[in-house]
Formats: sequence, structure tokens, C-alpha cells
Amino acid sequence: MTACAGLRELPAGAVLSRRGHPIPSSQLLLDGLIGRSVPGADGSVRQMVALQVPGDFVDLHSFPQEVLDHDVIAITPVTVAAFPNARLRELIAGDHVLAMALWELTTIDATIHWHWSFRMGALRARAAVANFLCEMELRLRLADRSQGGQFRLPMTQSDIGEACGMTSVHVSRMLRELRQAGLCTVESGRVTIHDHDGLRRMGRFDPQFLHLGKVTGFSPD
Amino acid sequence: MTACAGLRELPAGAVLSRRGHPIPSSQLLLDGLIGRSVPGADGSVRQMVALQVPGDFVDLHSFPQEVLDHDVIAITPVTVAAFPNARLRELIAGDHVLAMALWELTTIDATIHWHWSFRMGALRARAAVANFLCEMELRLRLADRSQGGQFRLPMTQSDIGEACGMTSVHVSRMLRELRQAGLCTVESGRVTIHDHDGLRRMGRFDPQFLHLGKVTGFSPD
DNA sequence: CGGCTGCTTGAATGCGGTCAAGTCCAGTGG
DNA sequence: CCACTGGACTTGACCGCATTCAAGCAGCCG
Repeated sequence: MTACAGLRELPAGAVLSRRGHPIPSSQLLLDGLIGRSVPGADGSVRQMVALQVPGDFVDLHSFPQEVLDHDVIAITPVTVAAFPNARLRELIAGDHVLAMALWELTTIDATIHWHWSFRMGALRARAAVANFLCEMELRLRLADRSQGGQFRLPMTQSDIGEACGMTSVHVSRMLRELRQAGLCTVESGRVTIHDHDGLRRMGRFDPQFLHLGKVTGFSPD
Repeated sequence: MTACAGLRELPAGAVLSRRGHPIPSSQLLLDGLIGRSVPGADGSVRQMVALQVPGDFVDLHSFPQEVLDHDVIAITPVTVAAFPNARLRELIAGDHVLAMALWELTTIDATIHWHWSFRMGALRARAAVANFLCEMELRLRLADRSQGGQFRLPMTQSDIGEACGMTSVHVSRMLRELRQAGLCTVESGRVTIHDHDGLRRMGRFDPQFLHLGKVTGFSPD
């Protein structure tokens, strides 16, 4: 695809874009993890509202809306490909199949969002962490970053806590329980799932959420 | 807009569409409240993941994706206008401005979704309920259903609980506290906000979330 | 080495869930 | 008209989960 304006590599902690600032291009994440998060109105609380894995368009919402309403921050060192919104707009003017494809990506994004609502609203801590790990396994597997229930997840327990709506202290406890239950182990940024079905049951995880068989892959060239 | 195929009125509790079932048209909500919710994988838990107010497109996600991944249920008696997806598709083939407008609606939807994640993940019960009421006031005001901090919200406390990730018993307690704090009163489906700023501060509500000045209104004719 | 960050564990507090009883309706049918 | 019913709401008591505060440890780096 010729709309790509080149690759960038950014260190962990880099701010891809800041809430409220207009951004001229959408980013496709090629490698690493990116978090999208929002501060409370007074800054005293903060919540990660989405986590992007390789293959995800990070801020496609900004394309029709011009402005992003949350912060986008690299959790690990990342590689991203920029797609200038103006170029995308030109392409779409001539080809509404592309428009549909991009739009569909945003609806997948929305599906993941309500899934996060579900996790944080309906599940207790142990189930929430299990659910989160199931989701990451599925999405990273679709991005070819997980085999045989093993994958790298280079997040601190504080990051996981922010993603699951609990403190890092409690994340530590819940991971211990999952380990002691023989479901999975998480250590030094590596996740190993020993009992998929058990972990899914524990996390009330619907394995066909994202019915992602039909996802349209993008690659920048 | 000629894409509308007519109005329907449905009673409270009606199922507009069911998770996994293909649906041939998108619905614009004209009057009433509609909840979108998901059951856990084993059905033992349930979570409302979005709430639609008049003026919202309820299931536009189904348009590019064909299938909906959650249930859509009328909370009150509702009036909806159907927009057959096939007709929308024809329109869009000739006019990509419409595509952009519809797409933008789905991104607003996504914004509301992460806002729900924030509410359930980062806020305690009292703040969550306050936040929820602030959001409803804003959205219903934009839909011309709220004046002077007064609006109808015909939901049971169980509904509110499902939307905020807590039990109806606790919703009752939190509403009492908000009332005793002089922030707002909720009774028999009516909400009266006495202290907007106080309620926003309590709910960590960002008044410019949805920066909805620019929202594009739809009306069916 | 000292300082830092991330992880672990313990103890105490309190928030929110659960269970249960009781009130207040609107609706139904005698 | 009144008894009965069921749903929505309220309140109290109890308990358990998660936060908070704190201390301790391991690894990393200046």
C-alpha cells in the first residue's frame, strides 16, 4: 500500500499523541505494545482503555475525527508505520472498498472496547486477569506473536493493573493464584498458558469474541 | 434522507437483535432507551456495555461487519427507524461523504465505550454513579431531552447497576449519598441535578469529553 | 557501592457484595 | 372495595475481597 509514509522506531514511554492535539496521520503498529489511556478530569486517576498489539491501527479514530480524545503511549520500544490522513483521504475518494476496510477496523476496535468494559464491570480480580491474558493470547496469536500458549507480554504488573482496573499489588496476588491453580505462569515479560480451557473458564472468556476469522490484514508496502 | 424504511414501535424488553445473528438493517433510535449488553461465556454474569439515547444509531457496527457481537434490548418502550444496510451501501457507493459521516458516528460510539471502561475501571462506586449521571445528562441534553439539569431516565436501579458494574443494592446506597450531599436526586425515573460542578467533580467527569459541538445530527426523512 | 524500579508478602482498613427483612407502590382479581 | 401479588426500592447486618500502607528482596545501572 503506497499510503505509508515510512517507519519510525520509538523508545518505551514515548508519547505517540496527546489527548486533544490534532494529529496528521494514523499509525500502524508493527512491533511492540502501545497503550491508550485517559486521565481523570483532575488527573488523580488514570485508566488504560485499550492496548494495541502488532498489526493494529492505533489511532484510526483520528482519521474522521481529526482529534484524539486520549493519550497514546508506547509501553515497550515500538516500530510504527505512518499513514498520513490526507493520503488516506485521497485513496478513499476513489475507492470506497478501502473505506469499508478501514471502517471495519474501527468496529473491531469497538468490540475490543466493550470487551474491556465487560472485564472491568462484571468480573472480579482473579477472573479479570485471566480474561485479560486470554484476550492477549488470542490477539497476539492472530498477530503471529504467540505459539503453543507461550508469548511475550512485556508489561509491568502496574501496566496490567491499569488495564484491568486494579492495583499492581493485587495483580501480583492474582498471578500467584493463577500459577498455583496450574492455569498459567507470568514471569519476566513471558506468559505461558498451561490450561487454556481452565483459564478461559476462570476468565469467563468467550473464545469466539472478535470472530476474527475474517479480519483483513494490513501490511505497509 | 431516503434510506429510511419506516418506523417501528417496540415495548420495553423487546430484543432488537441478538448476539451473533445477522441483521439486515441499522436502527436509529428516535425515542426511549436501548441497552447493549453481553453475557459472560457461561451466562452467569451479564454486563451492559453501552446505552443508547435518542438520536443514536444503535447498531451501525453491524453495517460493515454484518453480525453483531452483543444483544440489543429496549429498556423502555422505543421508537426506531430502520435503515436497510443494502440501501446505505448503495448511497455510500456514490457518496463517500456519507461514508465519512457514518464512520464518524462509530468513532463517537467508541469514545463513549472507553469512557465506560474508565468509569468501571478507575472509579469507585460513588464516583461511578456520579459519572454515569453526568454522561447521561450531557448526551440527553444534546438529544434535547434535558433542560436545566432535569431529565427523565426511565431505568431501574438494576439497569443502572448493570451499566456501572455494581449491584442494585449498592446503586441505591450511592444515590442516597449523592442526594444527601446535595448533588442530585433520582426518583421515579427522573433525575434532577442540583450541583453540576459538584457532581462532575465527584464523578471525575470531563465536561468536554465527546467534544460534541461538531456532532452531525441525523433525522429520518 | 547506593539508588532505583519492579515484584512479593503481610497486616489493617473499609468498600462493596450478599443475604434478608420490610416498605411502597401498581396491577390483578376476588 | 379490598386482598393478594410481584416488582422496585430501602435499610441493616455480616463477610470477603481489594486497597492501602509498609517492609523486604532482587535485579539493574550510574
